[in-house]
Amino acid sequence: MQKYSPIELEKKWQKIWEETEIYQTPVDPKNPYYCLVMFPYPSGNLHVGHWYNFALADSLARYKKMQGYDLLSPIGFDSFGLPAENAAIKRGLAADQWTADNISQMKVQLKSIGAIYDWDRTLSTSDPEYYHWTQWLFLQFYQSGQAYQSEALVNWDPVDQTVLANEQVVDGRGERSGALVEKKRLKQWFFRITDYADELLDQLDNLDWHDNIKQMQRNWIGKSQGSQLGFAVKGKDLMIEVFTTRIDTLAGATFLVLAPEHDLVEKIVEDQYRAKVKDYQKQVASMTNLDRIQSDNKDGVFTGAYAVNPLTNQRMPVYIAEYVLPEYGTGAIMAVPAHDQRDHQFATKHGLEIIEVIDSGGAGVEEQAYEDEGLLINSERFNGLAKEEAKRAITQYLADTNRAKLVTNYRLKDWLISRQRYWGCPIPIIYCDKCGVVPVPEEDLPVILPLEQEFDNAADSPLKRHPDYLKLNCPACGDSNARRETDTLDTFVDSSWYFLRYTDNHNSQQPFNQDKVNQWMPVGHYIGGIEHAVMHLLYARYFTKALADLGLLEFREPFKRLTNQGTILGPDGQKMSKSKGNVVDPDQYVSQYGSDSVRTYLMFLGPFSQGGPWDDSRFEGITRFLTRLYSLVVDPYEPGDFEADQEMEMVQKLHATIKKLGQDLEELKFNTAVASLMELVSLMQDKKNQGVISNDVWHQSLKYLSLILAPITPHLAEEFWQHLGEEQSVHLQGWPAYDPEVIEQTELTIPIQINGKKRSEILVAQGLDREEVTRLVLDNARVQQLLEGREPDKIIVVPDRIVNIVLD
RNA sequence: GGGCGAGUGGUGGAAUUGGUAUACACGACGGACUUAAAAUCCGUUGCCUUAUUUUUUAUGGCUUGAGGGUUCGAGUCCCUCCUCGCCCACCA
Repeated sequence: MQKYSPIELEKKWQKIWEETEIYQTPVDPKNPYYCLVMFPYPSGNLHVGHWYNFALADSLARYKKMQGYDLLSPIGFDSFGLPAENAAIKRGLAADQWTADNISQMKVQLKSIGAIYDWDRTLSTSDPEYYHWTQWLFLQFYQSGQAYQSEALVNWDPVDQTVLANEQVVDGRGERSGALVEKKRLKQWFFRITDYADELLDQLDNLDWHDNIKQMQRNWIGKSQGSQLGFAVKGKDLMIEVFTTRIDTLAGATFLVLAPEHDLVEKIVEDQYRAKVKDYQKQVASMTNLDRIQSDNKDGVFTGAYAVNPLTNQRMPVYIAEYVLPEYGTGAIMAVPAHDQRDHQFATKHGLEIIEVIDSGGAGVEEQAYEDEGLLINSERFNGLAKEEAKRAITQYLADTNRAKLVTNYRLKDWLISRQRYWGCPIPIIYCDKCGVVPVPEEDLPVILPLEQEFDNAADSPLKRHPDYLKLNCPACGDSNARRETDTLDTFVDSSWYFLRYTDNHNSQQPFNQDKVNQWMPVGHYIGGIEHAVMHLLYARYFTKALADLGLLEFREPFKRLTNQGTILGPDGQKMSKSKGNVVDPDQYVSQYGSDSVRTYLMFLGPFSQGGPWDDSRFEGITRFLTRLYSLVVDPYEPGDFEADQEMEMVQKLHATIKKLGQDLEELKFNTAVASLMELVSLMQDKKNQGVISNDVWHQSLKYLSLILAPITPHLAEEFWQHLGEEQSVHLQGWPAYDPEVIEQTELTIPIQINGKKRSEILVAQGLDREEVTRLVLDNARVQQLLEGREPDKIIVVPDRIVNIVLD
């Protein structure tokens, strides 16, 4: 009896695989398959979630390779970002060194998975070889008008004097300073993602992604069709533009509400209300976004101005209120209190008129807004129309006098890409007093991020205080007072094209060779966490489309098929977190039980997209299985009395398992793949104990077993393969073909139901037709006994499946 | 408030996509091995019922969150409701 010692065994094979370089990516793929995992941030530790993602994706990659595909399965690091900068500030470490240390530590952990990665294909976004091309792409975007500068409302931290990303605002306070975050207008860089809003929306239909993710992207893009119309302000030559999806309710619009930040407020406010308006604006500006969303109160103040309802010519007071958001639509609404609950609350609070214009069928609109369907009333010439008809008619009526038009509105905003941060990709732009905004010439790329950097903890981008970096001669006119842009790019920019770079990661002349990128892309299967459902996946799609329009790519969608794995929870069923003390360290299990065990455990946990809590007792079940498996293959087989039936049963099971495993791996149903392997192993163990299999068939069966184990437990499979006398690696073999004729059973036991309940079963030849089966069933003694002489009303026969006898 | 998804034994889950519900495992119980324990191996294990019964084996009925529907047949399809999870959200 040999003992299964996974640690030595796995180390041995990992070393051999590396030395023999069996995982090199083919240079000229004839039959390419690109299997991609979302690259990790180099935090310094590979956690269980990474394992779940990478190890199981590796099984898919291995299966694809065995199927004969030319495989690209790379890994890299999303290595720009705030944690490195914080480490630099808090612990005085150099950000690049901290990052490099973490990457080398994570490479060791990644190698312990025993994955198929081609380490020559790796990349890090903070590597100048990489960000050279991020900058180059930015310049292409700038030249084509996709990148532009504009003022924007941003999260401003008044203590640190810096802009914060939304993710850096926690409960309305700055993550580091703890100060209440304000909104402020500042000049920022943007990508024109809204140009692609419709395409990003429409092409979702053609993607093999889960509906959930598609729906999240649709919500994010937030397309809505409506009308934009102008309301004249009394006594002023001004129009207030409003976006509405319910222009049919126009006659019921009794007041207007502007966002407190709206530009026109200044111009329309009457003197006696000015002080109150200013006070209110200040109050709202100091509110956190969270407060503003969560508070349900309908506070607001009157501006003293009146507008005119273009349909009824009624006078409409103009208010400002926090419940109208500056970013959406035009930042102003027409309020229809009878048919919108928010407007209703506001009207009730401020004593404003409520006019029913959609027939509520007697429900009334005094207590609450009537938001259901109905025909128009109190709407002059439009009375009696239904919703859609009314929308068209009213828009048409107002369009004739140029006061309304049909518009499409999106929730999606242009992508704000500049960050006042140090550890990011420098934006290759120069400001010159004489020439204005000057892009860095391509031959001067990359703009290298200075590694020697003083951090003084207090303020905005430390690059502003780096004289060598900041000041330079203008490349256009030579003026010596030119300054570099000190903002860096949002790290989502780095990760929006890394999958393209993998196809040609050593190219020093271009971001990628076009032939290569078009050969490998789009990605065959992209696997990663659901937390990237919107941002990363939307940005990567946008990048692909924009680059296709620049003529750099021949495809417009990067990821044909996407799977989001579930979350592995702590043993207590809660999300793992250091503060809860429920973090499971995969290294501990790998160093004790080996990679194959951790892989198989994670596979067997449940459906891949579901995740679930870590459970030690189940883990032991897996090591038990692998130990049994090891002894099944390695302990010698001693044939006894050969029995053809038993051998046939085993061979059948073997072929059925080959078929099942292939289907399951293709669909990422790892849990049932492992279950069917367990069934096969139990059966083989049983036959081995009995010694009823001929020597040749036994040996052959073990070879098949090793082959189908290869994607799942790659180390163990390799060990078995060698044990069986093979010289070449199991990972260079083809996926075995199953024999459909072997699987097909000549005789089947099918159930006999009476009135839908199983009462008996019968053994019939495979493929027997309805009449034959019916005759056999009726002749069956047990069936006759059950029928007690009653005549069947009807007999349903589904060949090879079931018989149902229907009695009255 | 809107969207998506889920609810199956003590537990994780499976179910050929409308055709034998509970595969595979964990746990539990019983047994073998052992001076003993661990490990390992073998057996039992949805619930209720009735009969026989130290062991044993049968009999009938019920069962996929609740209720209704379609169907010869529903975990699966349709309707209503309940609960949970995730995402979005004063979105005009």
